[in-house]
Amino acid sequence: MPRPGRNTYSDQKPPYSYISLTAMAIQSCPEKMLPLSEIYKFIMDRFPYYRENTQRWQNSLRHNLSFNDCFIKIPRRPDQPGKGSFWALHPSCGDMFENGSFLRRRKRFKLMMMASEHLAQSKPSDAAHYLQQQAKLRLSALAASGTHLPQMSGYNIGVSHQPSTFKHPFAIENIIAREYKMPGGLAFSTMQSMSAGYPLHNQLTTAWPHMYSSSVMDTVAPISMASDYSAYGMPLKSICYGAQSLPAIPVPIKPTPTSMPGLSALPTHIPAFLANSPQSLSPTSPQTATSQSSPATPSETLINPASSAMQSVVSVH
DNA sequence: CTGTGTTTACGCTTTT
DNA sequence: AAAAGCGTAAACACAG
Repeated sequence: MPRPGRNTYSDQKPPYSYISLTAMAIQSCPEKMLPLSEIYKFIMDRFPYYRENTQRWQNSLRHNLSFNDCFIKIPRRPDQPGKGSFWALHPSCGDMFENGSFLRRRKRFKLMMMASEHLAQSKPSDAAHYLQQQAKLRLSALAASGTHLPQMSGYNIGVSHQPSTFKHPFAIENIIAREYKMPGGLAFSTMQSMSAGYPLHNQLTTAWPHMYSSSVMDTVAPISMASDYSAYGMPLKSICYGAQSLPAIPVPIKPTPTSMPGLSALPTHIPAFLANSPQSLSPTSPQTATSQSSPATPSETLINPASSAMQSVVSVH
């Protein structure tokens, strides 16, 4: 680990694994998903170390995306052409780094095939139909409840205790936080039904703000920033570089075993005290972070129906 | 052709 | 010591 006190660590490798870096990038974006190129960009923008030897580390990063179940692939819409898919975090992968070390995970996030997955594999068309139906149900429910997202960043729906302050452990403000502490005793409530409490719902609702009015981003993005980011005065969306293109079919491509609600509760709340910044980040000099505007472009999309419902999460070690 | 994605393999480090 | 996690290289397929 680099020692504090230095003002630049540009030539040093950041103390984060590729998984951490990738998750950081994804989590930093309001849409909670990014194409590969944007993940590259995020990392290079913040960590000068990765502005060199790009072929090497980008290959490693792609390997991690494919290899690790904590990343799910989301296809583009047909009318949003471009190379590659969007990458998102599996909503239940939050406890991978619960020991606070982003260099090495305590355990690997792994999915386990369930009965419904067998069904999905044996009858892909049925699975697809199921997912579509779930998407419609959610859309209907959300449309009925209003045009604004109830809460933006924090899996607040169905979460009993830390409504507006919880941040996904992969949120950059948590990952980069150097004095990472676990307050404890603030665990998530058991995940509830898919339509109400499952984190992915909220996460991917966040991911597809076009479902709502274009003002949604302005309304909801800073929700959790109010307390944690006010000192920096930087809205969440300012750290999202791209994602103008959004997926056509909000269904993860990766084979998605079923996740049982409550099987993998998200970790406890982690205090965030660092601002997101596109500037080069030094793990040891977070104070250098300053505001830089790079507005996201809200665009159309659908809600992810149910990668969560089709997956089973198993932490192996 | 280039970028993206998947997979296998290997060596190293860290944890159990 | 064994297992697990990680980083890297490389081969290959595919799509834009």
